[in-house]
Amino acid sequence: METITIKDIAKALNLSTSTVSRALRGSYEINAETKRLVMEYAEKVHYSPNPIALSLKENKSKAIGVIVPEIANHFFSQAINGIEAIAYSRGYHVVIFQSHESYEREVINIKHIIARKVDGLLISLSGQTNDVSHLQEIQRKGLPLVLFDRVSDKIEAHKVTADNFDGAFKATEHLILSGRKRIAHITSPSLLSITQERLAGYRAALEKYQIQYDETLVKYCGFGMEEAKKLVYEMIDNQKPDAIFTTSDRLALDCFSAIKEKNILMPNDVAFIGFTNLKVAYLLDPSLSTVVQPAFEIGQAAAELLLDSIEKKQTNGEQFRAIKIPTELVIRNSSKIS
Amino acid sequence: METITIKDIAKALNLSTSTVSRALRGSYEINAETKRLVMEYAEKVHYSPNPIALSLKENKSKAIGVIVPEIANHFFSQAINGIEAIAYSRGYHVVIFQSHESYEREVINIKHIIARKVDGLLISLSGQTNDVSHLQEIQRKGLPLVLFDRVSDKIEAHKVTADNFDGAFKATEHLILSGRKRIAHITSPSLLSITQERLAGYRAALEKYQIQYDETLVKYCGFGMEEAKKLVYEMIDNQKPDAIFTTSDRLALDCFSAIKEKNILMPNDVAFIGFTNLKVAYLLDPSLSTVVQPAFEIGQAAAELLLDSIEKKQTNGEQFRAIKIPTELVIRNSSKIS
DNA sequence: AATCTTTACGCAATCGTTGTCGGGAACGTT
DNA sequence: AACGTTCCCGACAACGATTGCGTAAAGATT
Repeated sequence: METITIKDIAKALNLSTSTVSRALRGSYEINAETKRLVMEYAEKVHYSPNPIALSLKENKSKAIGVIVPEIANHFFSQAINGIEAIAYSRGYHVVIFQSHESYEREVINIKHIIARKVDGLLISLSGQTNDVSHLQEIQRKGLPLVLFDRVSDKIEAHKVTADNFDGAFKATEHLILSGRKRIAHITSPSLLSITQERLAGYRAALEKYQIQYDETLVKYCGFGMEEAKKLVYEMIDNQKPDAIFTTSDRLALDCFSAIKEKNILMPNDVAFIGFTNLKVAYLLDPSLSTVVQPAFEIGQAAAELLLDSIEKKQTNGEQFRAIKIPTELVIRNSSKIS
Repeated sequence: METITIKDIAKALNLSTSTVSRALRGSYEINAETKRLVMEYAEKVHYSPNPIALSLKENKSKAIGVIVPEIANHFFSQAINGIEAIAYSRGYHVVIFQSHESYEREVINIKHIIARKVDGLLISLSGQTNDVSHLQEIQRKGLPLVLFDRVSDKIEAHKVTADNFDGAFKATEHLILSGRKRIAHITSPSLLSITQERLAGYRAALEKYQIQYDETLVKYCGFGMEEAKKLVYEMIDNQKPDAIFTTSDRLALDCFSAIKEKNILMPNDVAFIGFTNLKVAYLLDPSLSTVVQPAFEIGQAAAELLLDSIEKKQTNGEQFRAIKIPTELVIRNSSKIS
């Protein structure tokens, strides 16, 4: 643990710590020769400043916190990648927390985040989160906050999302134009903003083509192991849809595999389209049509917004921004016109 | 930013900070009544200790650093998940860094890690890393270190890996027993430990069944975009393998898709088996045979080893452990007996 | 020669917390 | 009465770095 501090340099060079500090920062108050000496010595002994000491003094940590429901999820790991790219390029570190879709853990994470003195927070809400007072608490403390992907209407803050409405609209429209009439929508918990936005897009498309909205065709699905499968089975037996539009990587895969297990042919019996950004979608059998969300870009945009907000410090009169990143409809065999 | 400190409590209660500090930690030196007063007041004003101040004082941060090549990779995101599970349950935070398969970035990350005063480091080496002096530097500083998945022989440290030899052996044996003779092996850069171990397993299986090792059937593949595809094309045209065994999520998918593009039938023309833990393997067309690595468990084991090593502090006479987690062979259609 | 400026550096406080030392008060012991 | 204990608690220093303020020495000005 022989870390070199400014004090060691001072002692070695018979200077005071103030002088060393100023020399290292190139202060004009210090003699050029002294600066050279200090710099050289610091270089020689591999001095590197202690960020913790700085954090304590400045009350900031050059780190941002990120809370996501689950790391081991394509969308979030890619988003984190985007966040990380921006953060590191601007000299910040990223501390990652997972809520595991639990409201309680989200609240605990927030407490840790606050204690850790991060300079700002990026969060994508858990599937259970309804109350957002823990986030308001964050804001009350003056900590910059950006919500991404899963946002909430109940709080005023910067928000970055995919254009969920448009993505859902395009997917539904595509199914309708392929001649489908009974389009099921299997989606995430109703609390989530993404759920609501996508449902709205789905309904808007139905409306545009004057298809009656049938609420028995819409199912909300939690995060249980076999939940999706059960839903699909029931749905197919009872509502007899001719198309299924799902959301999220997890749901798309679970439903997709349930359909196959039931020996329903895609796209002939049922057209299928997901809302995912799985890289392997094109390799599935049949290849999976999907609305692609630019996860990496969402992460980048959110991180940029956060860092700007941290560095501007103009909390006064700051306008909250809502950035929507376009989604892309990729049509493959699972929804090809029959 | 109105964070409450121990000082505020002291002032409010007309005590000294030392007394408050001790009261909060329940020291026997403090009167029970005083303790109660302090505790209650602390509770009331939501006091929470400043970890940064503690870090400065104790020279430790209750955080561990993790360096992986890429977050947006199934294996690593699951491993991180395992790491995180252990770390948080033991009161540690996880700070994640990516090397993006670059040696230089790995070295820079290490510098940050050291500066950040993490209490320990978990690392999976980049595909370019040959020299490990940056890791030795870490050890020289007395910082606990655990390598996982991609390790190196050049350094003595705790290591946690999948049983790559056995996995490769089983996969190759399976192909041989299915009647394949010309088994190609497309693998990661030769520097990596996983590459060498898997190659050894592959060769051992060939040897067991007295199949001549043909080095033209073994190709090392970097991280370029089209690299894998080119390799597969050439391989099929020239070496005419009747089976292909690949490593890594990325390689498996790239090769798999290249084979499909070339209209080679799996498993009839070429049997295919990967070394991945893609959740979707069973949904591919054909469903993908694979050696599954327990990524989550590897992360857990590595984190446990690291935390033990941090907390025991018995750097003296500490034995370095090498943990191998078993792999599992999952046979699906891409390698079914023709 | 007396005064003012500039240059170049040191002292001490600060951030929040803990550990070392020390000491006053109350009590018991001879 | 003199001394030893025990119980509680406060002052102070320390962790590493920065910074406002003070100041000695040298040079410049009158």
